[in-house]
Amino acid sequence: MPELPEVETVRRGLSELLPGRVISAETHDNPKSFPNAPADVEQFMNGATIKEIHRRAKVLIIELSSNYVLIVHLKMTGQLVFRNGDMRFGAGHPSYSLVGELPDKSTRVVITFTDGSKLFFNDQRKFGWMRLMPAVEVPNIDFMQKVGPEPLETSFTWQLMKDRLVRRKNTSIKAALLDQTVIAGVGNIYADESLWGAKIHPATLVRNLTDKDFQVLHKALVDVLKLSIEKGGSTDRNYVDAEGKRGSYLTFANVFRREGQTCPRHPDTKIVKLKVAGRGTHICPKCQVPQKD
DNA sequence: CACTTGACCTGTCCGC
DNA sequence: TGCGGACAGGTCAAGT
Repeated sequence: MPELPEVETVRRGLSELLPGRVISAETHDNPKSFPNAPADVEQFMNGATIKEIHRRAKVLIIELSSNYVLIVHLKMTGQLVFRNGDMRFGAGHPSYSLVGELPDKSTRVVITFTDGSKLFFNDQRKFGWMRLMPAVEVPNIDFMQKVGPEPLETSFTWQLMKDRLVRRKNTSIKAALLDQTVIAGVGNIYADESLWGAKIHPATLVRNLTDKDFQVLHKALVDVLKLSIEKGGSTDRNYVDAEGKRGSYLTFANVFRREGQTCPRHPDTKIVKLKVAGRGTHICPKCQVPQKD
């Protein structure tokens, strides 16, 4: 579920909460969620102080004073939630999607700090993971070697975006946007929203896009990512920030999960849901007309 | 090599 | 209510 804006929101939240805290213990319910050996946890994690929290694409990197890092990928349903003291949540409060008490049945990993506060890694579908590794090895892992540029860096110009996308010139623009080796951090929500913003049909082959299309798409993508971060990310089902709160971006979404509702640009036209690149895809049939190849 | 599809998991929603 | 099937925002491996 979480894409760049959601992961960035979590990163910012954790950056306010974790640095300076000292890890005292780690437990997990499933080796897939946390594959490291207990001996490594004991040696490089327990007793370590949390330093800075970084993000690359949809991956969080939690720096430890031991020169190891915790790398976290939330995949579809992961959450990283910090609690200090009271492990309960305000039941019924509209800004919280978590209710009850942590840990709950989706809790995969619990990291306890010496002051009694805890970081919970919850992941209903068990696709996500958290793992410990030496900081110096991070740049060498396959993912870091292959991942594309960060779309919110100032160096991410429309020309750079075009250069990256045309690496996949014979596929649909939607599939190319979702490819993390092309551009970092874009997922289904922001692919659909940016294509609507740029008035490009998601099945359009990359090779048929014009420079004008790339320019408009670049602006639409950057704008939608920035807006979502400003709104604390989206929230549909599982995503919550570091304090367990929902984001509000989907309130501002133009097409995503809005099938049957009217297009903001065409009050007489309804948003349609189709399948492109194997994914649920939302378009306005009037704004986004299929291109002939 | 470029590209597409199915698998990984659990939970929810929808139609019967 | 209950049951089967489709589907869910991400990524790999395996297939064409």
